[in-house]
Amino acid sequence: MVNNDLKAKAEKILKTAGFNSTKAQIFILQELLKAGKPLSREELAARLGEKCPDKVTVYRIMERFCAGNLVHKVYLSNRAWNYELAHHCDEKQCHPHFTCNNCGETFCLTGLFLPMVKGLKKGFVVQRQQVRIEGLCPACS
Amino acid sequence: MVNNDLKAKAEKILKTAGFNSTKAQIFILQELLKAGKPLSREELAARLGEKCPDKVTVYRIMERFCAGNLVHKVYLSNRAWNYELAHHCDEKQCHPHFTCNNCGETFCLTGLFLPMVKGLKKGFVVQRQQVRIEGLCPACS
DNA sequence: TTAAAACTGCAACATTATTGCACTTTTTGC
DNA sequence: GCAAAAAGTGCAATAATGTTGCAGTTTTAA
Repeated sequence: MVNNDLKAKAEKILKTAGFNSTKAQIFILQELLKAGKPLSREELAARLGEKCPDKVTVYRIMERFCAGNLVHKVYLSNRAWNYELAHHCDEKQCHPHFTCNNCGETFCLTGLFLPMVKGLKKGFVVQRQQVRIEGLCPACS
Repeated sequence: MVNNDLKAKAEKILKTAGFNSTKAQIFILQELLKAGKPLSREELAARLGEKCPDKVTVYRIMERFCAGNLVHKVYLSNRAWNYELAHHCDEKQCHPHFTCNNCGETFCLTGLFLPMVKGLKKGFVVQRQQVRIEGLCPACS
């Protein structure tokens, strides 16, 4: 059964990353796996429905997941943080995100490559680079 | 006198871009010119002191300036929109912004070049690309 | 199996931004 | 210049998102 696979996968990821297998953490991780793109707290709640933990818990779990480098936090355009699994990112850079200016939908440009910025003045240490693209998606263009 | 130059410059910019020369708009534009980097509403207020218009007015002015492409809005990391003059930006891309993870200071990497992303799937129309970099600034590294 | 550690939910609160509306300033057409 | 129209502004109230403190629950580990 697909759902059990997903749950097993989530539990395994949690264990590997050193997190406890609590119900809330499993639900959230499963949903992030399903989504495959950044979700805001609110989108997550809509998807999880009844099963969604309290918003405080969601924020705290995301905070832990971010600290453990399991999840990345991106700001897109809806005045909210969006959270996504970090498994498709390399150490210093995620894939670019494309947000449609018309419908608001966000797409992960996982295949696309953008070089790290070069030529910073002495003393600047780059820890993370984020690329955000706005425009029109296929459905709206 | 330098201040008068600045004021004249601000008024000229406003006129060219088709905005009225109201006190509030002139103050804000002058301050953005002086700053030369993105400012949040709060930073702006701190710099303008007494002269700062009501926050609602600030937000509305910024909205108009953005619509008129005089100003760009960027989200950095302090949970607030930051506003900066668009005069150093080309049509589809601003310079990258560097935010220090230690002291929170933001630097405009105006000299640095990053190519536009290439290879998007058919139907995607790019309107704007934004690069955000996190790391440690010279003072903190 | 049970004590310690980790996690969760609720209520209250903080921060940033927006809306409605009355009033003021600026512009425009004479 | 001057009056009417247009544009801009401030205040109060409200919305949206995220955070803190704390008591109670679940999970882990010995």
